[in-house]
Amino acid sequence: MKEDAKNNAPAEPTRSELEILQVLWQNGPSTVRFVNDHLNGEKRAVQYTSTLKIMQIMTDKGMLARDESSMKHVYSPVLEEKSTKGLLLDRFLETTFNGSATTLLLQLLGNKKTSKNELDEIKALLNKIDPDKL
Amino acid sequence: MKEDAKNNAPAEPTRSELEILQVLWQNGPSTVRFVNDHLNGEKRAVQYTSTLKIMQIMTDKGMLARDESSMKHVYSPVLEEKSTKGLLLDRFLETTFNGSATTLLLQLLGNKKTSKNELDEIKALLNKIDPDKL
DNA sequence: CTAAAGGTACGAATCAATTCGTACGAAACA
DNA sequence: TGTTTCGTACGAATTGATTCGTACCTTTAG
Repeated sequence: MKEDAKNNAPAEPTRSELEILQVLWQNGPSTVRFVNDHLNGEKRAVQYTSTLKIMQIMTDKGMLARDESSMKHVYSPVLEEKSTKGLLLDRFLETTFNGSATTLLLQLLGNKKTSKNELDEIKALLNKIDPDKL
Repeated sequence: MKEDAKNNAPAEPTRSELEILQVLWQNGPSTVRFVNDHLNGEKRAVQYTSTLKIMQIMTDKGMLARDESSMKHVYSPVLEEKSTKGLLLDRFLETTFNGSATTLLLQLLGNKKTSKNELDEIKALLNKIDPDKL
């Protein structure tokens, strides 16, 4: 029962996997070389073969699709950015805030790390949205 | 450099650790027995010694404090619920939404799993808060 | 006093993620 | 044509979390 890639509910990407997914979402289907360079440039030092290995595993898991027609394989995410992040948010909401979006929001607003600009942005945004639905 | 419990920045609790912390935050300082019963009742089957072990490790990590004056040790969280969850939110925001609280909020609002009631609650909440600061 | 019940400590097995070396094939190029 | 560069595959070591059995001590009931 563990041999099948496209089995059940979508697996939750790990931190490393998420890093890779972000690159692919932002830049479209890419080679390992591209992803690895990007990670090294933007994030942290990592060996080429490490990135390769993780992307291969992600493919096994059904998380990435691989175009092998050329020697340089081209990888793309199977799931959309939105749905994946939605899943992650759901899980996080559940495990950390017991499913209460309100609590999360309060924490977000009270958080010093959230910049004032960000807060103002949120408030403005909410004010735009509110009238439509209330 | 790894022997010291109270070292650096607070460590991020794992899922299991978070489960335990939630029990302690909700119920105050507790014995392993209490926490374990609670987990088995509310969450999932887990052996007593497993819970014990994790709580011991958390103590080593400086995440829990232990009162050993009685035979039944009493554990309490070292960090407040608020600060811990704030940290977790920060990390999550960073790794998943590139630090953009706005993006997270949009995802939250667009999320089907977030109930209508919850949404209304949020909007009402925001409307209350907005005028004060804008 | 003795046995059962209930504690803690701790070592070991397992499991998943991660990291990276090594092997080896294809391609580019001098 | 050779050799160097770039690619994939794959095994193995490491690390951290988790799970749980076993040992052993303390308390309590009879």
